[in-house]
Formats: sequence, structure tokens, C-alpha cells
Amino acid sequence: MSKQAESACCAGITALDAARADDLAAQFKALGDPVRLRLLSMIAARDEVCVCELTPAFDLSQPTISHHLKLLRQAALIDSERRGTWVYYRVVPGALDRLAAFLAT
Amino acid sequence: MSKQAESACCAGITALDAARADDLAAQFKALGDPVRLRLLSMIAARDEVCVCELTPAFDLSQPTISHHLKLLRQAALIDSERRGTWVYYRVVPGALDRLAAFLAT
DNA sequence: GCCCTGAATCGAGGGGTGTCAATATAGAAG
DNA sequence: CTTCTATATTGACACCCCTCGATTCAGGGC
Repeated sequence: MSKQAESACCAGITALDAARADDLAAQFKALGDPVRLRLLSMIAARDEVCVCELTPAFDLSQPTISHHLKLLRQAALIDSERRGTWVYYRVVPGALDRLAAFLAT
Repeated sequence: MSKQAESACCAGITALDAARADDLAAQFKALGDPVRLRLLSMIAARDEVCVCELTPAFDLSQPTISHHLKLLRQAALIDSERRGTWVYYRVVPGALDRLAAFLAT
């Protein structure tokens, strides 16, 4: 949607509009780190996981884990809930399936 | 697999080993950019796409598009073949399905 | 109230990333 | 061989990201 380019030859190729690409890319970007992938995997393995179980599973500082969880949360991949002293994380329902559906196209 | 952490409570949570996480994260990282996502989408929409069709579809310089294609290639998501003056790109068979399968777990 | 623990935020440092203009390379055509 | 076109590479710049130590915030228990 920019230049003189879409001259018949590639009119139909633009399968993904820029807005949706921004949206999806932001979520894939959140998955683009080994630590976050493992965190997500650990959370997805259960209904709910306490941060106190996630943090000691890595050789990283507590603030670093908290930072990665924040990025996953901002990407709308996980959600958190505080209960007393502890905070529990869970996967946002359907979030991963939406990405999987895009890749399977 | 690091600390004193896996004390019964979270022994089974480590669903993803570090090596495989590195592998998958590298591919998701390549998807974590709107331009690359659109490039991949355009390539996946056909069996084969010439660079000369991809470059003019963006408001970006030719070297920038070439750079993004290189990153997608290094992530083993796409493959290229030169035929005469032109270079054609195609999606590596099964690459996207592998990622989709992980997300659908 | 005070302290203790779990988790988030702040600020800084080192490395990585997206973009460009300029240049180099590959192949075809004259 | 020379020239032209299509891609790739290089070098530079601004910006972003991962990590840490230090600090702050939230709740529970004394």
C-alpha cells in the first residue's frame, strides 16, 4: 500500500496487512527468548503456577524473571493474579492457539 | 536443572529443556518483526516468490529487505535459489508446522 | 506498630537490532 | 569487455533488550 509496486503481478500477495502484522509480531517477539519460552512452557503445563516455583528454576536473578513475566503479560500471552503473598500466573486462553492457527495457514 | 529448586514441587514443570528452548526461540525471534512476518506471509502464499516482487511492497530500502530475508533464512524458515539474475524464496517445508505444533501443545 | 518474605520497579551497563547510503557481487545483454 | 540490472554486503547510527544490584511495594505474622 505504498508505491507503484502492486502492478498486477503482486496484487494478491499482501496476505497480511500491516496492522495485523504488528499485532502478531509483538506476540512472536515475546516468544523469541529462551527464558520466556521456558517460562511459558512451565506455566502452560499447569492451570496455574506460582512465581515462587518459576524463579528458582533458572540461574537468573529474581528481577530478571519478573521482567520476562512482565513482557509475556504485556504481550497478552499470560495473566497474573495475586493471592495473599504469592502471585500466580496462567496462560491467556486461546492466545497460543491463535498464533498456531496463523502459522498453520 | 540448576539449583536446589526442583525439590519435588516443580520437578515435572520443566517441560522444555534449555537446548530446545534456544532452538525454538531463535525461530520465534525471526518472526518477531512486522516486516519479516509480512515477508514470510507473502512467500508462504505461493510456492515461490521473486525478491523483485517483495522489495517494492514495502516503504523500506532494498538492503533492509535483503537483511530481513537473510534473518529468515538463517532461522531456517525460508530458503533461496538463484535463477539467472533473479533470486527466488520459498518457505522451508514443515518449518512453520513445527512451530505451530509446539504452540498447540 | 514493626519486621519478614515474596514480587515488582528502578537505573545502569553491555550487547544486539533495524535502518540507511554506499559499495560490491552475480549474471545477462550488448 | 563493458554496461546494465538485480541482490547482497558493509559500515555507521540510533534505538532497544537482557541482565544485574539496589530499592520499593504488598501482605502476613509477631
